[in-house]
Amino acid sequence: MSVVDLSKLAYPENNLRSFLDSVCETHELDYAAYAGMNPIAQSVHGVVNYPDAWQTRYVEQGFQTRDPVLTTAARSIAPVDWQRMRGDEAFKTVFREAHDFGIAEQGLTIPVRGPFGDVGLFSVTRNCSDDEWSKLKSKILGELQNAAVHLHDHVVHSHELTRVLSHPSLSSREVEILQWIAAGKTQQDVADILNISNRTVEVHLRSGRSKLGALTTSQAVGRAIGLGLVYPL
Amino acid sequence: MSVVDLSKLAYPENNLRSFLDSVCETHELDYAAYAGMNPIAQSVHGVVNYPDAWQTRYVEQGFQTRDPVLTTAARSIAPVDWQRMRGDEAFKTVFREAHDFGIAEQGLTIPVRGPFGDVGLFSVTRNCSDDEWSKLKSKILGELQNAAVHLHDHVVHSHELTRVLSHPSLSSREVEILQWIAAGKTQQDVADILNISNRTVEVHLRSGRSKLGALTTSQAVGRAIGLGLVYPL
DNA sequence: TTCCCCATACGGGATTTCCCCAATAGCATC
DNA sequence: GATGCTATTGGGGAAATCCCGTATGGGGAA
Repeated sequence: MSVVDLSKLAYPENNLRSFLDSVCETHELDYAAYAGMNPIAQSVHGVVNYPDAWQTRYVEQGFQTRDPVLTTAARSIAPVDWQRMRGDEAFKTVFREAHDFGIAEQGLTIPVRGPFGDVGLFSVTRNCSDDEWSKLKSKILGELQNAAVHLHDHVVHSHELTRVLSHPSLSSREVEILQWIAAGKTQQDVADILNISNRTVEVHLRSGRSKLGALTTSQAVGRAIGLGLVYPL
Repeated sequence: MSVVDLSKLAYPENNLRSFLDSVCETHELDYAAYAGMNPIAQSVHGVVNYPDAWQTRYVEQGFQTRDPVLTTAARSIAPVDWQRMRGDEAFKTVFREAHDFGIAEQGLTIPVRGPFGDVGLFSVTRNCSDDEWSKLKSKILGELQNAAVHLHDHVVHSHELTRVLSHPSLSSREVEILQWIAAGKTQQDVADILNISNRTVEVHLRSGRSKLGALTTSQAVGRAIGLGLVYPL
């Protein structure tokens, strides 16, 4: 899982770091972070406005792969308030260190998902009492949701050109046949259904595997599902 | 794709229809609608507070399968303002009819996605000028985002018990081996990796297929991904 | 003790998939 | 016309998967 620091990329009109800064300023937050995950590309894209020293420490410790905040939020529909995780040992481990860098335990992470399995995790943090946090949160949660959605949308669409260039373009026949395979049909079944030869089915599957970068048809099914090209049935 | 009307199910503590009504009342909207899609179950769950006559007409015309608002929002990360779609012929077709039932063209649809491919589409509509709509929207969008997320979360978790009861329980070995298969390894590869015989790999795959109700291993991979048991790699 | 699930393994053989090669035809674009 | 993509089809054969049955042993619950 490679980590790509988005703040290092050139975005002439927009600067994600300053977006995070403005969210913090508007809502009186300490820090904000965005992590975008693309399960197919196995990459994590991130931009944060945390202290540099904490960023370095975080990556050194490999927290991005075992931060319970990220793993929990990645499985959640609704925002995850960090308070929920105070009993978690891994959370304690991360925040024992984070404290030394001035990062508070008071925060929340908002997951946003796109149609191709991509996930954006937008986190904000503020050093304050539980009472203050509760009040602040209910006041700004809607705006944070909004910010999270648009940030993730922006990141995904900023990569759209790259995605189009790297996004496999399966022909409609290839997709159709993969869908039948995902539904449990054999190649001969699919040939019968579509009134073509099973040799033709084989050709389309091979082409589809190649475009998806899959070694086996099972892997191709998985990747196509991850890309939203076909559905599990 | 079966259509399940959630307002007809018994929810003693919560009533989704009154949730929609309260959102409309709070934000001075005319109507609200929620449509949840579960690709595994191939079902659409919906609850609306539109006039009954329009609901009947909508289903009669089969609009749920070709409403451009739904199809566009299902592909979007960010909320979709219906203004964007006024040039679309299918949109015009739907709203030519909707007008007769008092449904305005001024509205938006918010997509929310869960970790298992589920999608919730939350729509609201208000009969007003473009100016008024623009003002109202920017004022309430955050709260609507919030409402959308929690509504979808609620629906998904209301079905959680059912899901647990029907959720296949794969052994850790079965999951592990399916993950390797999803990663493109052959059975022999997996046997080498795990230092077991390929006959054992075969046994676990067969068991896994049986539990997942899959006819082929490719289908099992797909279903396991859909259930969040393994990931596309 | 019995039962169930899990993990491990095998026999024998049928079926299916996949590899690598070949080909034609239609359509769109430059 | 040349090129690229799509859809269609086939030969020959190796590799892999799958079917249906068998077995042992460990651990946990009733």
